[in-house]
Amino acid sequence: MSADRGYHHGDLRAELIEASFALLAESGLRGFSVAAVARRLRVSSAAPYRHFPDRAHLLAAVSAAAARDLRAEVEAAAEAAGSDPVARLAAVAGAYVRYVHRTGAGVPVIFAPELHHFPDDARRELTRALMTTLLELAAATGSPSYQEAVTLVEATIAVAHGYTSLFAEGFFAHKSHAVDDIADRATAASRTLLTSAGH
Amino acid sequence: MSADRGYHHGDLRAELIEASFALLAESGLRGFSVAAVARRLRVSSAAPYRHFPDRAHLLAAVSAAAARDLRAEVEAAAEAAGSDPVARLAAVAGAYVRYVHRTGAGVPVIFAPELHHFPDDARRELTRALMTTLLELAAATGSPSYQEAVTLVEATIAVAHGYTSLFAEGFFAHKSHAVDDIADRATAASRTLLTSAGH
DNA sequence: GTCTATACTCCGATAGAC
DNA sequence: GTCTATCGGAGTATAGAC
Repeated sequence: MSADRGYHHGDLRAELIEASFALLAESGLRGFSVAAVARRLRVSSAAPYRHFPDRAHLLAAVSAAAARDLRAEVEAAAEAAGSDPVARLAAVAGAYVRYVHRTGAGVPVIFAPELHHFPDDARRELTRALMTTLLELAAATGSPSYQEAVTLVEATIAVAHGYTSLFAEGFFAHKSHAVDDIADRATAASRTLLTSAGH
Repeated sequence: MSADRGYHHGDLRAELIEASFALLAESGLRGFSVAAVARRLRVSSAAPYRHFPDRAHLLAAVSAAAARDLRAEVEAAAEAAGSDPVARLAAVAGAYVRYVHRTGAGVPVIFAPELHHFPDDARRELTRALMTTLLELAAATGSPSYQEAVTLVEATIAVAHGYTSLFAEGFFAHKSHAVDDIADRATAASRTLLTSAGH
């Protein structure tokens, strides 16, 4: 990159997305605002609107990046879990807990209702790819039907999201648990559910 | 009660708490505001401040009422589940899903971090009673230690909260599931986890 | 492409009339 | 005990200078 041109950034658009993740990780969706993201980057509150027409478009870009990155981490966790299909799907729960703790971008961001009817083909494709990856991991456990694979994915994400959400809420605070403890508990719970499902 | 005195209410304080639940059920903590509660009751935005000094005190009153009511519903669900200790604790998950769907007041409200250092003895006592009830149901499954009972309660609430939260988020929208379906799935998942815990 | 300045809305909270 | 009116703060978004 070339030298400084006053206060200007090299790629404010990318930095806005990055700073959005940092803000979400610290304050959750509740604390997210375009103004706060701008403040964090030391740019004016108007600057983001040169790159995103409104708040929803910025959130959509964050959602797309999160779907892409979470899918990559889920696949890596499944690889690291070995060849047992149940262990591979259960590893998704641990990956979810760690990813959301680090980035603040879980289901409520990636599949935010306010983005459901949002015409963004790139994002749609990335969220679809994430779901496809999850469904393939579920199908590999021996689910006889598509509907059953969906149910297994929902159970896995529900457990992971439950632990993540309570952790972020401070519900486990007394013993000052670390993320990795929570991720392991989510993984173990998920494995138990999947094992008893008969696969 | 006597006849109308202009626009006045018989018991605005109680109605504010009731309306807060309705608002939380519809819009979540995200959409909760003192102004919105006042609007819902057709009173001025200043009226609530005659009964609660600030927003936190209103939320604390909601938290206390929710802890009291959820505890009652949890106990009723455990009774209805019969005498098997695992079934009784698993029934907590279903009761949680139904209660939070109806009232919007789950862990994020009852144990809201912003109320953690709040000097309200009545509320403290009610949240403590709720936790005691849950721990007793967990201990009855044969947990040898207090710490293990805590872990079982956390697992049960995590599963219930995960399903509830994803349901509220619209994650299950495709098949337009009913609350009772989700409550049953949370109960079944909880029972599986508790069964495999060896009790 | 970023700035300053501004308009609008919503919320929390207070003052003072009735 | 509720009202009207108002202030201050934060957020979304736009206009216009540079």
